[in-house]
Amino acid sequence: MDDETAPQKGTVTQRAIERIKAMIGEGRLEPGQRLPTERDLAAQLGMSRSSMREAIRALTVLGVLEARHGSGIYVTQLEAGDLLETFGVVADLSRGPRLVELLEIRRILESTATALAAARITADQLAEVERHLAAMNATDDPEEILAHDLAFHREIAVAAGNETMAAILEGLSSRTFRARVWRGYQEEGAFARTRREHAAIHRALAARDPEAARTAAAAHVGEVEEWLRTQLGP
Amino acid sequence: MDDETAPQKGTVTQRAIERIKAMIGEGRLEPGQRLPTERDLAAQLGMSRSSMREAIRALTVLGVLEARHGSGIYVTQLEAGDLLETFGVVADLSRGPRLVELLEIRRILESTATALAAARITADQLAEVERHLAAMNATDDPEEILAHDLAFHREIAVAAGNETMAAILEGLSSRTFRARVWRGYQEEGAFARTRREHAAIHRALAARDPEAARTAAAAHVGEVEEWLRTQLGP
DNA sequence: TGGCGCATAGTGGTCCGACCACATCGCGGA
DNA sequence: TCCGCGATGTGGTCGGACCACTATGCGCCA
Repeated sequence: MDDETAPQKGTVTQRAIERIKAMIGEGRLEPGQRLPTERDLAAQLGMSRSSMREAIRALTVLGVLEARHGSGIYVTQLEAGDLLETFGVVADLSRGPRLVELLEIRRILESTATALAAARITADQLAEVERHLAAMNATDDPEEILAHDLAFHREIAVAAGNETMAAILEGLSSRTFRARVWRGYQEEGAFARTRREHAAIHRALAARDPEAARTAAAAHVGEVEEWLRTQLGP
Repeated sequence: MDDETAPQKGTVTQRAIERIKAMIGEGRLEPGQRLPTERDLAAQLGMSRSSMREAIRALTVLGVLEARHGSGIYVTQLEAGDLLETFGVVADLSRGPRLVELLEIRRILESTATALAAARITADQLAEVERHLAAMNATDDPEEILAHDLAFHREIAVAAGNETMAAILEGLSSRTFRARVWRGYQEEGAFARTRREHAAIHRALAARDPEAARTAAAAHVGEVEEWLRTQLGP
């Protein structure tokens, strides 16, 4: 009573992916809910366990499902972070001109997010931002700097109140992406400039000045963007 | 001579995914290139064909690989459109407050893209925009209107010169997403307003006025955003 | 001689059955 | 009462078989 309308479109696995996505879209599967076993699911949709496993794997990498060995398959919370994890793949596999495009997008979103954060950030969140700022200036270990740099911007994005935007920015700042771009940038002695820019962003946040925050954030990303552009240009 | 560093981390399939991604990242696999057969790949990485197939399926849905039945497996062109196709999944599975967040992101990106387009659009591209605008106003079929609406904005995004941004906006305007949101919006007699807003956007493009274009686009998306916000609010 | 069509080999797609690794729960003993 | 260990069920892996489709090239026909 469930598969009679077999449209035969595409591969069996592809159909299974669509079916499961549809079940979630229609609300028949709630976030966090456990699915039937692979064997049962395969039987219900009239296909082999192998094909069903491929479908499940596909939805797993998309951040829609989560498979726990020995326990079962569960729908994720379907939050922005879950679904946009794959965004990092784009950043990782991009190069050349597309890296500049990604930085351009980050500049647009980051400047807006920082402006919003200036208007909405709480005292606690601001304290957290300051903590990462201080930690960043207190060490010379590039790895640690990078980690706090990431956390610094993530805290701001969260304070902007748009989790989806924060997740996208997170993807645009994936470790491998930043490592690839930042390495060359920082080697040119840009540490001092980066610290100055971070300080300017923090100042604007503390002053609750959205326009200053927007400008500072745009300049911060724009610096790297311009540097990368010249690297690729001639 | 190729798998001795087996770190045993995670599942076999997961390792295969990382390996293939790494091969592409390191340039050992070029866009458009054909991969070895599933059987060979599995043998090279010392795993079963089943596990390798899951890895390939995963990379296929991510838009990194493309499998052609009877022919072979190929690396995609790795262009923004290929990799960001999965962005539509986010839009499809989101609901409630996250829909507003997505529209907010679209407003930010779309307004910037429209402003850039105003400065860069060519005569041919502008003519194409006008064609879709006219077609949109010449019919009452909601499906056709939606199609030309999509094409209208896509043409503008392309004219902005950032393919990655165009691909993201494409995902944020996926058919099912717009159908879900637009339906209710248009039922409230918003057709006239939408036409007015589209006309304003076109006017700003024709006048090569980036600021007017930014404002018009932001207002256009913002209208829907506000409507959706009130729908969810009380 | 030239082109067409079919046989064939090779590829991804699907299915099956078996076994392994891990998580969970319940029963029995201390 | 509580702890521990084994039974059970789950996802993870494997190997092989067969199907569906493509591409290639050979041989036949015009």
